[in-house]
Amino acid sequence: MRIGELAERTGTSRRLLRYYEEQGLIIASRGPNGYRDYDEPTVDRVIQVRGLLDAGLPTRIIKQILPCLDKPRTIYFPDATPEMIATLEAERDRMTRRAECLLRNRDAIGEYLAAVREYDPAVR
Amino acid sequence: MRIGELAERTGTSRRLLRYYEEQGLIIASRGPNGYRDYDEPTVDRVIQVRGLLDAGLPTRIIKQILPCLDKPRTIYFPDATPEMIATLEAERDRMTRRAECLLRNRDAIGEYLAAVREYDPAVR
DNA sequence: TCGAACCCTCACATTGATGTGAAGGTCTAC
DNA sequence: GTAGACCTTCACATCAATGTGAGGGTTCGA
Repeated sequence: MRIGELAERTGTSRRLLRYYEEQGLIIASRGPNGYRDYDEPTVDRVIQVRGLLDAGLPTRIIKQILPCLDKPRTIYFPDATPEMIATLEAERDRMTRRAECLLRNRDAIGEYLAAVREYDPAVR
Repeated sequence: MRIGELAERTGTSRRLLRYYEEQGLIIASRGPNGYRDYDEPTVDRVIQVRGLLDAGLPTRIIKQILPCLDKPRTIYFPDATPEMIATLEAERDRMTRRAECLLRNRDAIGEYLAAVREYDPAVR
C-alpha cells in the first residue's frame, strides 16, 4: 500500500511515517516511480510504534527494542551483543517503573473521582 | 530548604526546578533576599512530577492531576467542574492504556531475553 | 574584606516529535 | 491533454523539556 492508505489506517500523518522511516522504525520498499510501498504488517508496526512513543519512549530506544517484538517470534541472536542485552534489561526495568508510576497515579485519580462522586452524585 | 539542596535531594537541576515552578507544578515561598524556600513535602512532589514526566505526561496534564494526588487526602471539591472530571477520566484511561502498552512490550522484551539466555547461557 | 559558593533573572541554544508549505514528478479520469 | 489527487524531497517552524551562560546580588568563613 502507499503512504496515504497507511496514514489513514494508522491515524498517522504522512510526515510522521516518513520520519519513522528516517529513524529506522519502519521500512518501505519503493515502486519504480519512487513511491513508498508498505506491506500489511507495517500497519501493526506503526500502531505499536505510536503506542510506545505515547508511553514516553524515544525513537532511539524503540528502534533498539523493536527487533525483539516481532510477532512470529523470530529471534535474531546474531546481534545479541552483551551491550544490547544490558540495554534491553535496563529498558525493561525502566518500563516497569514507568508503568508502576502510571498505575499508581491512575489509581489515585480513580480514588479522587470516586470521592467526588460520593460527595456529589450528580457528577455522573 | 533552598534550591540547591532540593536539586541535590531530587536529582533535578536548579534550572528545571525553576521551570516546574513556572509551570505551576511546585510552589516556593521566598526569603527576604528573594531566594526560593521549599518545604519538606516538595521533595516528594518533585520526585512524583519527575516520575510522571518520565512516564510521558506533559506538564499541562500533570498540573491538572496533581491536586488529586496530595497525600493527606485533602480532596478539593470546589474546583471539581464537569470539564475537570471529564479530563481526569480521559487521562486516567489514557494512563491505563499507556501502562498496558508498556507492560506488554516489557514482557515481550523479557521473553526475548529469556530466549537468548536459553540459546546462549553464557550471556549471564 | 575578600573569595567561594550560593542565589536571582533573562535569554538564547538544543533536542525530539511534529506541522506546514514549496517546488516538482506521477497517475487517473474526463 | 489537462485537472485533481496522489507522491517525492527539502526546508523552515513550533512546542515542550532541557542546557548553558551572562550579569549581578547575598552569605559566610578565613
